[in-house]
Amino acid sequence: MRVSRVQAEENRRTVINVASRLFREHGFDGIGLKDLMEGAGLTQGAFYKQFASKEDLAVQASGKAFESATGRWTTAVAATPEDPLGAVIAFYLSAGHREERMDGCPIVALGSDVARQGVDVKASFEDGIKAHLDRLGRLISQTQDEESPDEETRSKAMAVLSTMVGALTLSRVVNDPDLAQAFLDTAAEQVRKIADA
Amino acid sequence: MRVSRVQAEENRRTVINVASRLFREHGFDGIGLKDLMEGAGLTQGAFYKQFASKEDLAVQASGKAFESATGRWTTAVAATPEDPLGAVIAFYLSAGHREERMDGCPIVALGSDVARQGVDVKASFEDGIKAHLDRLGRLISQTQDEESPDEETRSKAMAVLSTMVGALTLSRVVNDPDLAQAFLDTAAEQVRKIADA
DNA sequence: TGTACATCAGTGAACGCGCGTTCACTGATGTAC
DNA sequence: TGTACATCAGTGAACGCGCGTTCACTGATGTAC
Repeated sequence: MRVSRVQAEENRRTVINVASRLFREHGFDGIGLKDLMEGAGLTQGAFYKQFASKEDLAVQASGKAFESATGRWTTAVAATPEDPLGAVIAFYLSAGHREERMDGCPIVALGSDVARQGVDVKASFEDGIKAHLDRLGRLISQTQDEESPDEETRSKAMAVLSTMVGALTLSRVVNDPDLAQAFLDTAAEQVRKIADA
Repeated sequence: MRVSRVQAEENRRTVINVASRLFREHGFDGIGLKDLMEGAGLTQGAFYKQFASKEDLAVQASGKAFESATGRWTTAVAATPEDPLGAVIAFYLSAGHREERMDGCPIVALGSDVARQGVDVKASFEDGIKAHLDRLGRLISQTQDEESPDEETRSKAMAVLSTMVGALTLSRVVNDPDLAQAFLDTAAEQVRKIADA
């Protein structure tokens, strides 16, 4: 039956939210539209009233995943204003983040998949990554202003993001918990060195 | 019809080789047993005479992918013996490696997938990663001997691997070629700094 | 060395299943007057 | 404000398809004598 426009829009947002979590948990190919829709309290048939295709949802869900990630960075930074970069390091390179694929960094959760996706999904990731680089740059240079940082700061931000993404990936693909932790600890140290250089 | 034991063993190796390439190209879930077996010149039905399951093949193919990677490192190092680490940087953090997912680093090609796999696939990856860390440690400390490196060298190797894996991943999930190249270039510079520290 | 037979790698079809997508239908919502 | 009707979000079943896995069969290989 028909549903109010407000309700329909809320349903749409719920589907995107659920998908942004289940895609990270199971991969784009690892979860079907039936389970995705049921996770949002709807039936499979309603899907194509809201989205053009599964890939369309992947695009929206990717954007939403980065948006959520930004929220978590903000929370972490707000909790430790005297050492904002340390706060980001502490939550990104933590055992907790290693375990929670569903709510964690979309680059690590879906990176290998996205490399095989089309231009639209990559555009979603590119936007999210650029936003993260800007934010990291501001943390590294310790400024609040919105103007674009200098080239050195931008390079540091790219090196920091690469190190964190690689270390979290490596910590997730090994069984040995000590090795996994060592990747996180080494990366934390490395990131501090980059920021202080 | 039956085939000689030598032929059967060669067929088995061919399937593993083909799988190690096609899994990296399409992901574990992105390629079916039919295409995998046809890629090896066999039919689907023969699969279960050689492997217990698709996951079993994933384990073998992962091991083989790391073996191939080790071969490529050896080739690169042999070609530039005066700067072995530079040789590894030049081929790992190159636009060519960014484009060739099928023959490239299995950590970047399959990392997100492996995080969701079982203990056996992760064990294959862990073995390959440990071997790469040993090799990187030897390149960083400029020694030939096989004895285990000191803790500082091991930390440097982990930082270098994290940076390279993260940078290649990031360079593959964005559309903008300049941004992709910047991740690779920044990582190359960063890796040299780590090794020289 | 030669023969009889057991073994088993490979074939090709079938199994049940879940996938992404389509569609006729429902009935509350939104609109026109 | 009240009524008649068009709209369309959601339902549930169906579509064709490819998946991983199983199986009866084939016939060259390997073994026993």
